[in-house]
Amino acid sequence: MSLFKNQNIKIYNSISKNKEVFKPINEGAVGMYVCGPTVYSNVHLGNCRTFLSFDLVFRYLNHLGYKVRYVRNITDAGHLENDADSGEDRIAKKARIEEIEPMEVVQRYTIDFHNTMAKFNALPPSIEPTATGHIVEQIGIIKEILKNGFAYEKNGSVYFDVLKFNESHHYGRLSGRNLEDMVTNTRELDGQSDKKNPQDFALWKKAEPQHIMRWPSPWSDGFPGWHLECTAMSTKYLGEHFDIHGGGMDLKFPHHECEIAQSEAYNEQNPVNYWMHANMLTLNGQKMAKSTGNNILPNEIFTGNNTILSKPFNPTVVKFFMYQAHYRSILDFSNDALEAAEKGYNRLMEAFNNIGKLPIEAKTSWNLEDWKQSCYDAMNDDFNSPILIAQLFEAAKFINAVKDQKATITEKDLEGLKATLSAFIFEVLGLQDVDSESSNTGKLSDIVNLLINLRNEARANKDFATSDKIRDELAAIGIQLKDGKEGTTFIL
RNA sequence: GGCAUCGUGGCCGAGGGGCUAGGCACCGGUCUGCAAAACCGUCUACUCCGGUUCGAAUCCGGACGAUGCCUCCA
Repeated sequence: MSLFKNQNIKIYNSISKNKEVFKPINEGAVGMYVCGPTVYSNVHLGNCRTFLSFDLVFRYLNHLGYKVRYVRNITDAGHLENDADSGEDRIAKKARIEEIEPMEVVQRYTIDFHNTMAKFNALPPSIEPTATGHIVEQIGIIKEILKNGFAYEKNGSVYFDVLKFNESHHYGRLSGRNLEDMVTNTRELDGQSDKKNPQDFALWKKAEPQHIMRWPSPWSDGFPGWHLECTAMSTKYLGEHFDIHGGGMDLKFPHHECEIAQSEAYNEQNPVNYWMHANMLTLNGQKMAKSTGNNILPNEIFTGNNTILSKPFNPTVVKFFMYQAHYRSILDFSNDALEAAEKGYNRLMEAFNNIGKLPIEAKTSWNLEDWKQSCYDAMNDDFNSPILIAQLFEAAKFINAVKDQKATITEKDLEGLKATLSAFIFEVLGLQDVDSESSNTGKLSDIVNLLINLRNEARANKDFATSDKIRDELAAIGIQLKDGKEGTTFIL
């Protein structure tokens, strides 16, 4: 029997602002769409947080036995830099700067994005469609919206008529905005726009002569509006009405609001049951954003090549750090917080690796079933990874107690404990055991072990001058010796 | 200016009317030739001012502050 039959998930639905019991449209199956990156530069850490948040959702749903179709797009069509008609396509701009073809930019940064997510051990989505691969579908939707009277054409561009739409529908439902307020608060643009109202948004834009990325359409040679691609691709792969739509908090308005409007204007369907928004990662208290330069690249963290951190950090440690905060909370990135996370992570992994060394007894002095359910409870409560991690530390404490013979466990429970821990640490959180992979291999390891043996001989002879010299000089190179009951180990 | 979200101990972060997570640091202890590492223990906090309540960090109102969105952004 699938686990999901016993575990009831609650999801915070951005549109109702409440936690709601999750009930998929089709029992046992989940359709999830997440807005992916615009591939015009290296993916930054803030982007990664959002995708890691939804990776957790994907992994947990999978763990529970749901059949999940997870669609995450790549925005490669390029969109205007500002709202004025003369704005330049960002991908084209980047291409001009780097003197390469626009699709070369797209290719380069798509690869970077995939590499980075792989380092974080994020699962690839089930389908990863591109905007440029769905121009036909987007044109099809525009035609329908025009036919339904919620869009108008002007000078080869097509705009969504927000005021008209709002007469019969509710524009602003998701973001809690009121169209009348928006109209009164909007400052006038320079009057260059073809739009009837500043709130209207483009479904299709006629391309200026210098614009490289362009496709033919009934209205002009041009390119689709940004909001449209998600409507087209989510509809194509998940249907007109699907379960979960996710994205960064910054996409709530206008992007997701416009998606809802487009879907309703297209087919009178509320497209999404559960809207999920992952909160921002801040750096120095400010949102990380490519456009402002306030960002740090994942690779700069992994290599240590940056001005913010004192040392390199492994991707899995960065991920663990992120999961110690709830996805709906703003999280501030700092050296101190990362170092604290790294130590905690090491403690957890060490406890996990000690499971095999535990003594077996006739009784278990701990309620394993309650603990296990508390892990599920944490995740069921809107994917509360910080509480899950707290529960994992409870298990670590218990493991250490058994090791010190202050608690006991049976063979059967030991297996159960290991299976549950393994499921949550590796399967659900998607963490990796980096320590056991890296340090104990190769010639370096042999050399260090040789020195360890020499030191231990010196210690046995009470030649502490020599033994301390070996220890201290290794430490100066960056190799730390750890004396334990079962001998001496080292970490780099 | 409008719309949101948030303000928790030295730091990071959960929780969300009485049962008061977790991690890191500090301090104390076990271990050690001494250390380090590891493990154990300790540390009781919710911006301010009113209100509701037997009881508020938690609910309501206000003030102050922070952040996000209102233009492309995860």
